[in-house]
Amino acid sequence: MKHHPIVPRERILDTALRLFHAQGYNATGINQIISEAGVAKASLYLHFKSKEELGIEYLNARHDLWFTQLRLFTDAEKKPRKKILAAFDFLTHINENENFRGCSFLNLLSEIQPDNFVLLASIQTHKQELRQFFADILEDQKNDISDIVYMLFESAITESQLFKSQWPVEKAQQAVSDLFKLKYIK
Amino acid sequence: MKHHPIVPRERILDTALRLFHAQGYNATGINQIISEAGVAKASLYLHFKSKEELGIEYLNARHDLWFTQLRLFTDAEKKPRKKILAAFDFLTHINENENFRGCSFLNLLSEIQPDNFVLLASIQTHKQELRQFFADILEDQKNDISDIVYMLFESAITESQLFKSQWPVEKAQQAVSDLFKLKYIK
DNA sequence: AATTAAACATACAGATCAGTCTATTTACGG
DNA sequence: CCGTAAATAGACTGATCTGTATGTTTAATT
Repeated sequence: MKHHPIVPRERILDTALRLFHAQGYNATGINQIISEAGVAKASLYLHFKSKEELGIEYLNARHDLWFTQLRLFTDAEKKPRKKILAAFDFLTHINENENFRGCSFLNLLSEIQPDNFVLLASIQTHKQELRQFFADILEDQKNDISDIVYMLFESAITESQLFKSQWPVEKAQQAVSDLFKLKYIK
Repeated sequence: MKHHPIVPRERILDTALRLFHAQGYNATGINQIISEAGVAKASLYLHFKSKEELGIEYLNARHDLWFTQLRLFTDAEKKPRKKILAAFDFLTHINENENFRGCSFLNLLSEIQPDNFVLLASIQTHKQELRQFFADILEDQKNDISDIVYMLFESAITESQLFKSQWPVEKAQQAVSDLFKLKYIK
């Protein structure tokens, strides 16, 4: 268990990333994290002052990872229409890779208490950025179809998680495609 | 604390309904439920064999309550178009009444483990019924716009919970309204 | 080689969790 | 009025939780 390739802090964060997403935040204990990360408990509290701080760092890391992967799909396209449709292909991809576990942020939203403004703000910021991502691609000024795209996109994630199936992604993607035809979006 | 108006079993279920929805399933302990229900612990385990069984009954009760309230809005309308739009008014209503706590079923979905097929099935059945509810109103045979409505409806609930705002309901309702105009749905 | 800090193992505290058990009291139907 | 079942209070088990404290070992730098 000695001579790990990466430093303890990253091992903790990587493990937390995996476990929080796979099992949920409350269902994942500190002891399981340090055990699977191969790290002492004191080391965890050396790098993170509490479980909640680890939760915040988890969201930050997940945010970066998620958007990086998303852009791998969308940057490959030039036309706005194709960029958006590629975003839905990305959903199909993570559903396969992560066994329909849905959105880390929305999952955590369901677990936090109404008075936890810190984590709520972090979740809201992530989703606001996604909203803006669609708005930027579609250069939304007059029409507000980017929020429709956003909402269908969000629904595709959640409903895939619920039904453990890709059909919501396909339906949403098709609906967006139809909408673009209608609005003459290239 | 004696001479309660309703029997212990209902007091437990009512309290669980309120607390599970407000705080989440895992965050709500048995002790809090019996305390607020004014019931002995042995009484709880007399009527429910475990917390999970209480969880199942919670979903059942919530299902009935939710659809009953929904139909209060939709049954008041005759035209399919107006029925659907009234369903979104219902969302605005529960957002106000329940402080943007979102959907009980999707919230629980985020908390359960992937191997919990019992609770997953219960959640899926509820949502399948909602899907069918829209399909029946729109008499979906050829076109499949009812699933688009369903997905926008779902998104409206979740995004309202996330942003603690009614804007997602309004946007989704407007989008559905536009879609109906386009497809000549009365 | 000595210093320093990071990482280690592990025990412990204090709280809370679901669930069981014992024993007593209440309420109701025959 | 008596017997039965429901409901009560509350102690208790054993597990788990987050977080702290103690002391040792490792590793890198000067």
